Amino acid sequence: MRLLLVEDDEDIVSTLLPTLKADNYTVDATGNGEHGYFLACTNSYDLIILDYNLPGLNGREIIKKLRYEGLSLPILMLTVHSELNDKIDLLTLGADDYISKPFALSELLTRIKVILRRPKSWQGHTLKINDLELDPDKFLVTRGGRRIALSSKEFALLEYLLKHQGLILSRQDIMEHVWDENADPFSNTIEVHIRNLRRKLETEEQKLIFTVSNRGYKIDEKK
Amino acid sequence: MRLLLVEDDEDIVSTLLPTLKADNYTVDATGNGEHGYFLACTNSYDLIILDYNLPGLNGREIIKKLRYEGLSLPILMLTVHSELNDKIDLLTLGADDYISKPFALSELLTRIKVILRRPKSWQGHTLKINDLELDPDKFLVTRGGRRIALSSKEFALLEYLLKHQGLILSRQDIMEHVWDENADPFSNTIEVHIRNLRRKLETEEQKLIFTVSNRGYKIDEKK
DNA sequence: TGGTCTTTATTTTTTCTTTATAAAAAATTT
DNA sequence: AAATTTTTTATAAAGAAAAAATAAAGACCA
Repeated sequence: MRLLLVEDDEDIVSTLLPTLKADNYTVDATGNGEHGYFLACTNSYDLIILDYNLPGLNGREIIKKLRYEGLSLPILMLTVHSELNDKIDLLTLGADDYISKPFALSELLTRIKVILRRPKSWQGHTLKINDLELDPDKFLVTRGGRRIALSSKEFALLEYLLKHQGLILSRQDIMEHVWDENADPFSNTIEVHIRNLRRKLETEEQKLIFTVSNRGYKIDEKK
Repeated sequence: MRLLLVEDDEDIVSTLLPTLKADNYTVDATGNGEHGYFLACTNSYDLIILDYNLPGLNGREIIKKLRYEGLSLPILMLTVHSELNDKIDLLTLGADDYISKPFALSELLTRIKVILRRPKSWQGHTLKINDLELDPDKFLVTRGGRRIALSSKEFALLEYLLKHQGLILSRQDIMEHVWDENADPFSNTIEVHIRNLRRKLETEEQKLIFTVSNRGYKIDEKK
C-alpha cells in the first residue's frame, strides 16, 4: 500500500516515516502543501495523510482541489486541538477521518488500517488463496501451514497481488502501488521480485502467479 | 480501439504512450498540431487526446476545424490550470471532456474508458454472442464458460469484431482500428490472426467468424 | 557484513509478421 | 455451361521482434 505524507513538522515526520515503512507501507513524504498536491495529482496513492497547517497550500485547500479534480482516494487529516471546531467542516469537505495532535503512533496506525481495510476478499485481515495465507498484521505468510520467509518488498508485492486476486495487474499498477516515486519505470525489478516470489512459493504442480503476456501478472485460484 | 495523441510535451508523451499501449489501445502520436489535424482527417480514430497548447495549430483550432469537417469522433482535451476558464468554451466547441494537468494517469485512463463506452449499449462491459463472452476490462474471453487464452492482438481483433457484430468489416476497417499507422496494408497478418482466432474459438459445429468474400469478415449470431 | 534491493547482461519464451503454397471463390473465355 | 484463368482467402511454417525469465554482479543500508 502506497501512502503520501504531507507534513511540515520535522519531529512528526521523523517518527512517522520509519514507523510507516516498518509497517510495510510504501511512503512518499513532503513538507510543502503545493508539492503535496502535485504528488497527489501525479501518483496513485492508496491514502494521503495530510497536515492541516502547511506552507504553500494548506490541508483544507488541498482537499478541496483534489476533490474538485475528481480524485476519490482516502484522506486522513492531522489537526491540532484548536482547529478542532473545523472537524465537521473537514469531513464534509472530503476527508475520510481526522486525528488531532498530539496523538499516539499506535492510534494513527490503527486509523490507517481501518481506512485501508477493504471489505473485499479479506476476512479477518487474512488474505487467502488455495493453501496460501498472508497476514498483513503479523507479516506472516504460510503455504500449506508451512511458514515462508519473505523480504518486505516481496511481502508487499504478494499482498498487492492477493488483494486484487483474479485481476490482471500491469507492471505500472504494481509500480504505482508497491514502489515509491523514485522507482525507475523501466527497471526490471518487478520481474526479479516475481521470480523470487515464485521460487519461494511455487512448486512444480502448484503454480500461483500467472503471467499474462503484454498485460501483467495475476493471482487466481483456477489456472 | 485506436487513439490519436496530439501532445508536444515530451514528458507527458513518454509516460502516456507506454501506458496507453499497455492498456491495449492502438496509438498514433504526434507533437505538432498541423500533423495531428492531418492524421485525424486521414485516419479513423476512436478517440483523440488533444493538448491545448501546441505548435503549428492549437487544440481549440483543431477541434473547430475537425467539427467543421463534420467529424464526430470523441475528443478529450488536456489543459493546464490557468486555461481552465476556457473549459465551457472548449466543451461547447466540441470537446467531449477535458482534464487539467497535472493529472493522475489512472484518472486519464478512466476518462478514456468512460468516453469510449458512451454511445454503445453493451451491458456490464461484457460483449456477448451466443456462448462467447469477452470482458475488455479483465482481458477475459470465455466460450461456454470455458476460459480461452488470447494474445493481445487476437484479443483486440476479436473485441473489434464483437463490437460491430452483424456488420461486415473490411480488411481496411480492421487495419485502421486494430493496427497502428505503421502496419503494412498489403500484409496478410489479418488472415493469420483470424485463422488463429478461429483455431482457438471455433469447433466443427460452432462457427463464429464468417468470411464474406471480397468484402471482409463478420461475427454474427445466426450463420 | 549479511541480507535486501536494483541493475546489467543473457537466455528463453511468446507473439507478431512474412513468405510460400494450397485451396476456394469469382471472373473470363470458349 | 464447362473449362480455364485470375483473384481472393486459408494454411503452415519459418523468421523477426518483442516481452519475460533468469543469473549474476553491484549498490545500498541497517
